[in-house]
Amino acid sequence: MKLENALLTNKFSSEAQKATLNILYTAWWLKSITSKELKDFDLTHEQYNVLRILKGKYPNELCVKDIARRMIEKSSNVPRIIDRLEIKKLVKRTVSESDKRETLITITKSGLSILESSTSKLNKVHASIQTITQKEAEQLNYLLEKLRATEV
Amino acid sequence: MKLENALLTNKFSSEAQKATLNILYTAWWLKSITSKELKDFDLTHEQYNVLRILKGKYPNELCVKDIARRMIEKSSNVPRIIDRLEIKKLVKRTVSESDKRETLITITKSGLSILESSTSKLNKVHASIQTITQKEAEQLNYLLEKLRATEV
DNA sequence: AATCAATAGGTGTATATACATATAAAATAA
DNA sequence: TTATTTTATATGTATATACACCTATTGATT
Repeated sequence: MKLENALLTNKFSSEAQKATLNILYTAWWLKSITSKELKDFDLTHEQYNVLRILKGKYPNELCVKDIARRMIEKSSNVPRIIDRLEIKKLVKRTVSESDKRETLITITKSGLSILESSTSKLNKVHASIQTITQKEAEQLNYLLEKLRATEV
Repeated sequence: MKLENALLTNKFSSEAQKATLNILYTAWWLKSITSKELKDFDLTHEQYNVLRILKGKYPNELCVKDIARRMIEKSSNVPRIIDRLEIKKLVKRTVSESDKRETLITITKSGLSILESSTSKLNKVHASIQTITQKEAEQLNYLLEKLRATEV
């Protein structure tokens, strides 16, 4: 869908400004599709993100700040997200022996299992709505990274 | 910055999946820059979005659902965002005469004024971090809209 | 006209963001 | 060693998202 129709306006001050809004809208669009699927697994987008990060290092543990560094949204409140995951027994907290300030997080068997089935469902959904070629995806990645060149 | 460095991983299952994460991360990056500037005006990203929408139709009023339809994030809780703006006297609520279910929202002089100064500040910041050409912005818009072709 | 369904907006709840602050532990300086 | 600073995490608060539900009003159906 054209951005004009998604936002019911065609008042864009420039192509670059339109691109900004287009990125924000597309991010919302992607998130809403993902969240809808994750609901069946009683997971939020962010809880899923944390589980994926933990699986990436499994069977190693990760401390809270190392998870935070890998989050898509850097201002995520990781301890609180871990709270919810811990209640559902999808992760486990232990205090680090070497540095007692650190909390080490491990994904549980149950966490791995729910991550596997939810990822499989998400992959199917993403494949079914896939419209861009690999070359286009590469170009998109190039443009987004160029856009962020002035990292703050 | 490369996505690999932003997320401290290089485990992407495909260019398309990487593009998805790249869009989400770029959206967060853009929002955080904008929000930081808007803080000086005691505005959130979403409050600013509502003010812009209202200005687009000024001096006409807009009802809540027409604002909601124009929001970037469609699941925004518009009545609540208007609550905060109303407290700050940046917008005004009136009940529609023709349909008493509808609440009509108008931006106030004060709202227009704060919108003008904040927009001017944002434009400056955006110009200072601008790294892509108009042609690249067009291409980005094309790719994002192609990505969303399967609108749900 | 009376009833029922649809619509608009408001409100409630769980979770998240964004950011400030608190607390405990570790690292550094005096 | 003691005091100070830094670091890691947790917690508090305001606002937002996501979604369910409530109420008033309108429109449609009988």
